[in-house]
Amino acid sequence: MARQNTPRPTDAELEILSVLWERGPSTVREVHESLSGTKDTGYTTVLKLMQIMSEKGLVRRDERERAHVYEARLPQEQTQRQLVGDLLDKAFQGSAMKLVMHALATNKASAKELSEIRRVLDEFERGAK
Amino acid sequence: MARQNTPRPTDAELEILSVLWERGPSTVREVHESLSGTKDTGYTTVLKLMQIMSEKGLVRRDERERAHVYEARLPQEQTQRQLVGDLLDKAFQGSAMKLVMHALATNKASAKELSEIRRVLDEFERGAK
DNA sequence: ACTAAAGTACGAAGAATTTCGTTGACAATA
DNA sequence: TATTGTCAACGAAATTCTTCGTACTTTAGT
Repeated sequence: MARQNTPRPTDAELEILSVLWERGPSTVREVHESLSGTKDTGYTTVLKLMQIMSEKGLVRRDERERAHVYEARLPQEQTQRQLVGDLLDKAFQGSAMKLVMHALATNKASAKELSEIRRVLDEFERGAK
Repeated sequence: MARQNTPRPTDAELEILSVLWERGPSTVREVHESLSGTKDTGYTTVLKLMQIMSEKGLVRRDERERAHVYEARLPQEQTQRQLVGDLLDKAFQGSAMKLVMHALATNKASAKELSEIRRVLDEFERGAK
């Protein structure tokens, strides 16, 4: 049986997923409240989005309680990998190097992170021989 | 006057931009032909998209010749930076490191590219001290 | 002048995304 | 039991993206 592959989440969906990854399984109310700190969307908008995400398979829904509990179906890492892969193909013609360069150039990487990256690079080069 | 910021190109638009970056200024026909190698879209579809992109400011149009010549308004690097920054905020909460990790993990970076990345990393750490 | 070819412009339609109002179900409580 | 509050469900509207058919314009060749 072919594995049902989830579509790429849209921007609005990604915001919701981020909350779910951070908080763990949550109700619509909880997600909405968490979101309302930075955004100004209505409760029903969030609800509708999460229902659609449930249809798409982006989230799983536990209906045992009255307030349904939603949970991201895929771990954050897997979604991130998917998004990076997508961007790589679409905008970088597969050149991971270029993408890495840009990511580094955003200046959002701390010195600590930089050395962490270096450490991983070492492993990679050793491994890839 | 506030700088007119171009919207993020959609997937279809990005495909066209890629052609323009590769070929340089091109007519609709040329873009369409280049695209038809991998995709099966009608001529007028490409035309319409490029007209819209012109309205959005994603491309510039030279109408002096009968066959209008389109050119990407922003260099590829700048668009790539925008897209990476976007993804960074939306899906990585600003953690460039995580993004870099994923990019490296796609295994699409050659050994040569890896050492190139390392070289840049050196510069960064020296610079950021 | 007539016609064919190659363009652009325009409109429209369908799909996906995002938003929100309204309704109805359910539960707690006065 | 009546009221109030919380929630999911549903429908619908606005917007954007994508696609394509048709009509008009211009150039070149007959």
